[in-house]
Amino acid sequence: MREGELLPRDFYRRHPALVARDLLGMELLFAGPAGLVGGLIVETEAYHGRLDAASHAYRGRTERNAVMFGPPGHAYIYFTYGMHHCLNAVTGEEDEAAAVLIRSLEPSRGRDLMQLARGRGAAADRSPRDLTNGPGKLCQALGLTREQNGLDLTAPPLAIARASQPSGGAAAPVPDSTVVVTTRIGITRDVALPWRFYVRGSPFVSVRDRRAEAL
DNA sequence: GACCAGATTGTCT
DNA sequence: GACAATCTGGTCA
Repeated sequence: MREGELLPRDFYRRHPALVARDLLGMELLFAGPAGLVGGLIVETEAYHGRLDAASHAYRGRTERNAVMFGPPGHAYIYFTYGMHHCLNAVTGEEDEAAAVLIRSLEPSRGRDLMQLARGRGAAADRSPRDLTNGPGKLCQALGLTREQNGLDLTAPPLAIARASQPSGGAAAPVPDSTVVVTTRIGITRDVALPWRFYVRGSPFVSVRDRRAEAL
């Protein structure tokens, strides 16, 4: 993890929709107990704190969502549906309680470790795209739990960096023409807001929206 | 491919 | 007591 490439705190100190869009193509890295794992971010969703009925922070601060009310650039990891964890990056100004849910990754580091973490079960032949194409799946693959809740994303062991090309240089940002903007998934309030972003054509996206892609 | 039911427990009302 | 920013495995086409 080369620290010079890590995204600075000011990157996160913006509207969650802007951060969500700009996180596409960035590399999420976690130096866990088993080794370094990570992937390129290909799908995100923005949640705008107290202004957004779909946000965990809509009804104010609780023990669970406390990290959202802290400074930007930290990881908010919560447990849901009795079995899944989800990873967010806190954005905006402190106390704004905005966040970006990381929904899908394209595995880039430690594929074997992620394969192990995801387990086999009936899917002994689990394809690479099944490893991290969903918020619960990517947390399981990376080994993220509430233990990592609150970690600073601008420094190891859990961080987001500008992706580098295999040759070593910085990868080009994802152009607007390659970004699909659509509505969020799995929520029941404020469902119409166009705050989900994903990389057009990526097989690692959890759910495609053909109608939005046609626009 | 689309759709559906069931799993399972922390959190909040 | 209800619900949840989900996933899996099943059915049917």
